Amino acid sequence: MEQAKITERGRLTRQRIIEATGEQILASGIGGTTLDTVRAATLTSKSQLFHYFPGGKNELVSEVAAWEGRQLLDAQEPEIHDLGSWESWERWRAGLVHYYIARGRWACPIGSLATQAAMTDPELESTIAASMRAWRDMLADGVRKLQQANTVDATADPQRIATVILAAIQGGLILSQPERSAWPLEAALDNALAPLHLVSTSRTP
Amino acid sequence: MEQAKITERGRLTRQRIIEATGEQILASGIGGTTLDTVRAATLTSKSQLFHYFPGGKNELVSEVAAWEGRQLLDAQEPEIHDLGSWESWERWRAGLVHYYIARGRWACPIGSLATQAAMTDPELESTIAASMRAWRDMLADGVRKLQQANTVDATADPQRIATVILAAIQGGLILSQPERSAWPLEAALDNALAPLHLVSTSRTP
DNA sequence: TCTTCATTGGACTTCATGGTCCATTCCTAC
DNA sequence: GTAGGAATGGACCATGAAGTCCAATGAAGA
Repeated sequence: MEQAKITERGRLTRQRIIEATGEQILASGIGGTTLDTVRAATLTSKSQLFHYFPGGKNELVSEVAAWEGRQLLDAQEPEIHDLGSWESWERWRAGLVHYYIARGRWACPIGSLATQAAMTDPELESTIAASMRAWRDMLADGVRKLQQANTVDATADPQRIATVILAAIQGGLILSQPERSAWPLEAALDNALAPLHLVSTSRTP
Repeated sequence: MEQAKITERGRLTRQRIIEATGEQILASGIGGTTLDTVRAATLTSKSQLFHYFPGGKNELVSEVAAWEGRQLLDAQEPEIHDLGSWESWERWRAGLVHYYIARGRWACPIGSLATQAAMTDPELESTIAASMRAWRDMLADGVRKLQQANTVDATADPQRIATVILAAIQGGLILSQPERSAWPLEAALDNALAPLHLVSTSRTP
């Protein structure tokens, strides 16, 4: 892709637009986010939006999705790259829950986009699917480490377990929304992680 | 509420509109469903839409949500009212998965609406939350039956287990979408149901 | 048959929103 | 300091979708 000339100042403006759009999408959905509200929130003008995102709203939303995907994985560092022990998994779990709580809204930037965009925009759908796959693969790697450490049944399918964990996160968030509380998320997540510490003697009460 | 005069013919038209709208929402989301496409699909006119749903699109979508909620529970009959044995849970599970497969799309009419409408329409949100709660309560009742039959740990919280199961369904459906397969749903669901048959000697391979 | 009201048809209005265009300002390199 | 291109401002346009209105039709009872 031929990169158009862009200065540092422009890069900052562009990033500001992406982040503000991400906020609004998380709060009001794609449909509830208009270029005008983004413009207002970022103190920019219509021409800037199309200057930095020639493809219009679609391109903007795609960039948001990609950025949110990176953000989400970054928020799980460094544990996401470890997961070689049950303690690491526990730290990872705590950090992830904290991340969602800190956002204030019970919605996953990726999962919520996934349901909204699945039918609308096929390109966006594949972007999101890629993020999901990357995430799942990292979790599966962690499961494999536990298997090699012999603390988890070696015959279990790591991809399957990783998928179950992701499903628990996404579903848990959906149910956390009306409750205005993290407990459904935590309950679902803990249940999904159960197969990973069968050897543990005690469960936290 | 004062019911306006309505004939059988009108009732049928009204129902036709609700069902067609439900289809379109499931396929394209609320935003992707317009009164014009509904009108075309149902061979009706604009005035009919507002005749039967004076509140406009909002009212129509609300009615769809309520109807889909009833449909979803009906589809789980009669098992949803039993769940007094593990075999009944297995039948329930099979029926539910079959229901989603039969719909062709990997989306829960309730869950998908929940994420779309959570921020948009507070009234709709509460309608959906009510459906979710009803569903969860029925599952919790089933868990209690197993506890009374002494096949499940009596100290476990039925509401919590029910919530975990619902989360698995919702999250599993999200992950089933890109896979175009039911296996993530089934994996998540099986894992969520695991606590209900710990006494079983063998797991299905 | 005639009256009445539910039902239906469809043109028209209004408005939000994505997108275009051009002028102006701001940097930076020369 | 000045020329050129990036960055910005904001008016303007096109379109699609929600919602309104009134006239026409159909059916069922008096």
